Amino acid sequence: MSVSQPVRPPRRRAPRNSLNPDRILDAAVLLLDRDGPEAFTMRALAEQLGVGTMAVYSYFKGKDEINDAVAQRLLDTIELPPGGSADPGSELREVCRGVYRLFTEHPSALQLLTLRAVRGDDAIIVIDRMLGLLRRTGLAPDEAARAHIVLMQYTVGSALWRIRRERALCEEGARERLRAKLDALPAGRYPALAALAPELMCAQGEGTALYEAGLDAMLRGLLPVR
Amino acid sequence: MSVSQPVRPPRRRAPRNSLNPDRILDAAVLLLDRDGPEAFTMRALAEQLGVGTMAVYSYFKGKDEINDAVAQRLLDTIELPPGGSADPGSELREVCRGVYRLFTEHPSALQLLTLRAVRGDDAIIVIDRMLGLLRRTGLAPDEAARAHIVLMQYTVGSALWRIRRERALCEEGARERLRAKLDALPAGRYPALAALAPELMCAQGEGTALYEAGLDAMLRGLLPVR
DNA sequence: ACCTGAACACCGTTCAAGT
DNA sequence: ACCTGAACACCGTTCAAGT
Repeated sequence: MSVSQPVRPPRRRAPRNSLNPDRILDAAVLLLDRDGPEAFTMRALAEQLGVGTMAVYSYFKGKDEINDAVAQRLLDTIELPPGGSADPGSELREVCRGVYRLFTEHPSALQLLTLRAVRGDDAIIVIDRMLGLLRRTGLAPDEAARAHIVLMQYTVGSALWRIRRERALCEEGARERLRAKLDALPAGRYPALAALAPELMCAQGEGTALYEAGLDAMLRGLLPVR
Repeated sequence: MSVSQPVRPPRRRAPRNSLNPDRILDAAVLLLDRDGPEAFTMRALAEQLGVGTMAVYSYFKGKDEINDAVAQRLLDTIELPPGGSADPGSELREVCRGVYRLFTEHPSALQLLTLRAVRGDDAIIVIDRMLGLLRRTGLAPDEAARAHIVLMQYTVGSALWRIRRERALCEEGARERLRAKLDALPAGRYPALAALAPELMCAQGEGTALYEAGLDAMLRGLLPVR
């Protein structure tokens, strides 16, 4: 009787010593952005790298440490506008747009940020830049601090809302189900919603333009009138 | 040799037919709020109910359906202010505060909302109420729709930011580590951040007051001047 | 109809072993 | 030092069985 070979995963083995933290993080970002965070497993990561599951543990203590490192790396790629503009308000606007762009282009960054704990050294360059600009618009120290946090909260919430909606609409027949629900709305009980349903659907689809509308409103309300 | 009894989990069995969807959802909310979403497992839920793991499946198709039902139930508990006030702007403010309060009092609601897909019939009463008030302030239909979404985005982002921070600060020595990081900040490289560190820490701790500061700013920028 | 325990296919991680 | 496979303690869920 011939001894059958054990079933081997059809995986090209990477040569020894070809692994390193950077290659691991590249693969992690790829998987996260392509398949979403729930599909990001240590086994999938190793598979992507062409390596045994436990090889990654030689470079990172565990999954938490990888999540941390991915978040750090992504936050560092936020594109900032050139400094020294005459108008701190519009420069501030550009910084916020840069943060928003990262989160919508890398949905994984957002999900990671909602999962892992806050660290003191996240995106310090961005924070410093925003605080400086807020001070230059004439805000007092405590007002500038509050304005910064509130702007980041809106930016994160806006990106999260958008990602969630786009993920949901990808599902089979989601668009039709949503429309059917809106059409079946009892206009007597929810008059305003029934009347504004088309406008709501339209506004939801505006994406970045909608974010900017809210951002401009918030800046108008936050910054001193000049 | 005496036959040893199999190891039984020390769980009081609930009497037959005592289970129902409401009791299941009560237990789910309890676990979610007390131990956080990562500790909310089907096995823990059954244990809490004093029942075998699979009993819950007689009432819900699976965990997703339970998540959905919990989110629905929590969104329905949002407290709305009495209607018919003369000032739609301040009534709108109250509605937003109500939404914020739900999310900070039930962190689980927020986490569920970021996980599960958007459904058309989430908190319709709240949406209808907000849209009506926005129209009464004098906004055009498309402006009201945009304002509503943007206000919800800020509210969700603000609550998420706060929950995240409070969860992180619960961890052992987190406060000290954060302070150490802020003290070690190179003031030459990050002058604005180094100067405003105390104000930032203070503002982060303000909680609801900080949310309201941002909400008022956003409403100022959003609503027509009267 | 309501509820059970065993089993299956996953997951992150520990451990002893191989090069 | 770098990497491996087996094993452990989890997870959600399927299934056949019991009442």
